[in-house]
Amino acid sequence: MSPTPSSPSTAAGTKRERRKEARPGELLEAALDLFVEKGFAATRVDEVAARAGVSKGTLFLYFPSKEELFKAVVRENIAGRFAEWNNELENFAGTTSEVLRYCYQVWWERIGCTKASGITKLMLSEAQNFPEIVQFYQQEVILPGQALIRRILERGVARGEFRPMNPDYAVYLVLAPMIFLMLWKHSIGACVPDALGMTPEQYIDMQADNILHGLCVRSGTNPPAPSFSTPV
Amino acid sequence: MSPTPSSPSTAAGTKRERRKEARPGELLEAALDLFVEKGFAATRVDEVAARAGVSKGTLFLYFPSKEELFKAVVRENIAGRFAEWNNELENFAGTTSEVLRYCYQVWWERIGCTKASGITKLMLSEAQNFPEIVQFYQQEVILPGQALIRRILERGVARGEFRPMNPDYAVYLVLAPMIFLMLWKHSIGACVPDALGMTPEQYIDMQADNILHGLCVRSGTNPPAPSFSTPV
Amino acid sequence: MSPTPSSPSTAAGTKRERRKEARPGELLEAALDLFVEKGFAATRVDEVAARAGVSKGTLFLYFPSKEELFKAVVRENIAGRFAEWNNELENFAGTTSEVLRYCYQVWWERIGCTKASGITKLMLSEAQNFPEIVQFYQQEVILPGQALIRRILERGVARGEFRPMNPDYAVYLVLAPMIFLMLWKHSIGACVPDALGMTPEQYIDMQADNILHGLCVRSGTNPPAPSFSTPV
Amino acid sequence: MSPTPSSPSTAAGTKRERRKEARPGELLEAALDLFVEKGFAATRVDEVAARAGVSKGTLFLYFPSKEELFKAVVRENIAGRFAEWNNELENFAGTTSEVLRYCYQVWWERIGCTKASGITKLMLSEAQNFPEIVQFYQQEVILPGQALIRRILERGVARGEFRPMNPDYAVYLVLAPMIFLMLWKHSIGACVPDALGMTPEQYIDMQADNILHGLCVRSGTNPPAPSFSTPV
DNA sequence: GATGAATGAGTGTTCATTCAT
DNA sequence: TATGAATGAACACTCATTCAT
Repeated sequence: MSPTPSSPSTAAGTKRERRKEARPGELLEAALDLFVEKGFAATRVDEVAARAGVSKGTLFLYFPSKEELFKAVVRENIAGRFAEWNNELENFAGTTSEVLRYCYQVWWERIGCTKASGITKLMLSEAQNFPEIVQFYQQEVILPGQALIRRILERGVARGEFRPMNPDYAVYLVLAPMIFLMLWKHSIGACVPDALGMTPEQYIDMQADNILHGLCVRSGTNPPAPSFSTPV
Repeated sequence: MSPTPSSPSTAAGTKRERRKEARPGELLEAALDLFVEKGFAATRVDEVAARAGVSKGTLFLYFPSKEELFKAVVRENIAGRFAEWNNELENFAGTTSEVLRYCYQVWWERIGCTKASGITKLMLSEAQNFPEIVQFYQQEVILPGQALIRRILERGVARGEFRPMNPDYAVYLVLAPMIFLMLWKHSIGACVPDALGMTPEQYIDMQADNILHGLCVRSGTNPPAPSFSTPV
Repeated sequence: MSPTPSSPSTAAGTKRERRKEARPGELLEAALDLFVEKGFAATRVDEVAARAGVSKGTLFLYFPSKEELFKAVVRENIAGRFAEWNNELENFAGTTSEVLRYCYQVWWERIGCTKASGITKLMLSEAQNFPEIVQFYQQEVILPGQALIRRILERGVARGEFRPMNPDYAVYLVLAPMIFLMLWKHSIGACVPDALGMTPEQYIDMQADNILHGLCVRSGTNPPAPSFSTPV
Repeated sequence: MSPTPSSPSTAAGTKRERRKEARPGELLEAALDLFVEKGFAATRVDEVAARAGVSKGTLFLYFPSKEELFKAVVRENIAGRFAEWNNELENFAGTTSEVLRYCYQVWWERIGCTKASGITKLMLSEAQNFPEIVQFYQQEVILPGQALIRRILERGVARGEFRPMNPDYAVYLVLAPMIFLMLWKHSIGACVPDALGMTPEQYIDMQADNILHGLCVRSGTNPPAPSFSTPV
């Protein structure tokens, strides 16, 4: 006569079970928030647990140490987008300048202006203390990211839009301004709000203009020399 | 009839006095090492004192707090050098392109490739947790640094070498690659030595080429389009 | 078929729970002992914790700072009792002289001759160094204490037993001898046991006699002039 | 041909010598100030030395420890006045009530309202930590002080002005209000300036009135019943 | 599985005391 | 005699981690 227990596989189980299964995810989300906000050292596990609505002891049930929690956050939040992205850019029709600009734009919308940018900052910041994580990050994030950019550059060269270049080098022309912006946003920018002096979009446009001006062969279809005049 | 004792006031004094005068410098050096190596929060004042060969109490004799110690390190290694640099660059004879390249070179020699670059990384990494330090850094390092670059850009525009531009914006074209390099070096680069794929000098040349290509008006005296070919 | 485990929610719970509920009390008692014995500044929180049988960390689990621990001690032992005392004295039937004598007696039994009297001594001793605590003490102990005495005096005046007076002033006629006795006990008296030359009860009687002799209107029902003869 | 050194016994020596001889005194004065102001524990020997215009090391040349410095301050500042005082009061012409009031007045002028009152507060406060000093204080200050008061009371009884009494007890009727006032002034009064609610003079008058009212036999020459009305 | 009370090593900072000069 | 640089043992307070329930 007891009510048929809803099968956990069909209706996601009771509240308790659902919560149980959701625990690690809730903890990772809370940890992401706090690690991004305060950095690794300054984040307290009590606070992570509290924000996830569990006790401190429960956190240690799922993650054997603060360090492992941190690694799990990195794993959870960084890789996985590249497949989709690669696809998108591979199929993009248009000049390679447009591809590059689109790439910047997409990056800003999906990473740069979101919490996820904090992970990059956090990785760079706490790298020294967790060398093993850096290895992982290098394999799963940095190399795929560089490959993605490199493919764009090679496309430009192949189509005669960009000058011949060593794409392994030129990748950093594209990368550096993005990394810089994320870092600025999560450090100086968080303390001195208008320290940058312009909007992120203006910053990105300016950097893209300059990079493309350096990369492109001169022709009617290519962008004119950037002017950097105040748009305001 | 004993030999005249060397007057303590004349010749560098006793051992104790000599050590005393050297103390702040030794502490600053030890502090720089450790701050760069471990970050601000993770550096223990005991360790700084130990590395300088003094007791913890002695450190507090010279610096009233860990924070002030850090500020002193920043002043010693970065902030205090702007006057000299400004002078140097102000008196530089040559095209503004040459000034900018010289600026990059000097920066790399005196900051970028030294331990001092770690301070920049550290500031960006731990900014959020120590807002007071950020204010200090903003005033004593960032603003002077931006002003220095801006003056170069304005020189270029005034002399008709650079296109008209908003120098407050364009400053970041110069800044971002430098910051990126320092960060890379002290994070990924510290764990995966050859992750960058080129020497810092190559990186700098490449970035300078590209920037100048975007900035300069076209003329016979200005640099040709960068090629980014592998110099091996 | 195992015996029903006693529900933890019903019967005083497990050892751990029982201990947990007792912790604050045990800490307060240990703190009272040590504060009285050594003063506020000289009391170490480690020692308080040790005497309560817990670790230093545990103390800070219950009291956020040494200062708050002290305040809790004051509340537990003095400030929290005024409500009851006020009630008791308000409902006292008898002449106001009797009320005052009863007040002295009650004070001596519940404060003066107990460890709690040490708190008063401690407050007066260390006041200057901890102004914030003085504010607290002024609000939670001194003002209520004065109000209590003042109400007695006003009762006496209203009932024609005491001469007209400014009760704000006269309060100190009652207060000063009590304060003096507590101080003496915890300073000179602690080092030279018989320095006072009489028992505390004799001291109190004598002071009460003298005060009432000054306060009362002359009548048959009021106390005769005090004689201060040695009762041996 | 060197100038005759002025004999130190005649003209107090050169500045250097005079200062040298004055050192301990200057240190004691500085120590008195600071001990009274902040208490024993909270007074820093650096500060004492600085206020005396010498280095910390010099202080330890004259006093082997902070504790010994404290003892020296007590020795220097407390005894010595009693001979003069005894004389003065012994030769006082007038009623014993007047003697007692004069005693209060003199005490307030020369001790109560001066820094010296801080020593009493300080002795009572830090007594527990220095039992040996309490012995000394008992012999050199407390007993003479009590004797002085007792002699006044005995004079009053002998002249038929005061009722018969046990003067060893009654001494505290006179003492307690004085001690209380000094303590209040240096503790609560220092933090909450108007906490007493009246001037010290009003307080003293009130206490004297009340004591004398209790002590005196009734007659035309004796004070009337105190009224304690607000004089303002 | 989940709790949260308990821990104790470790922080930055202070200060009486020492001692080479 | 006088200095003041140097010390190091404390101190209040924190927090990742454990474990009995």
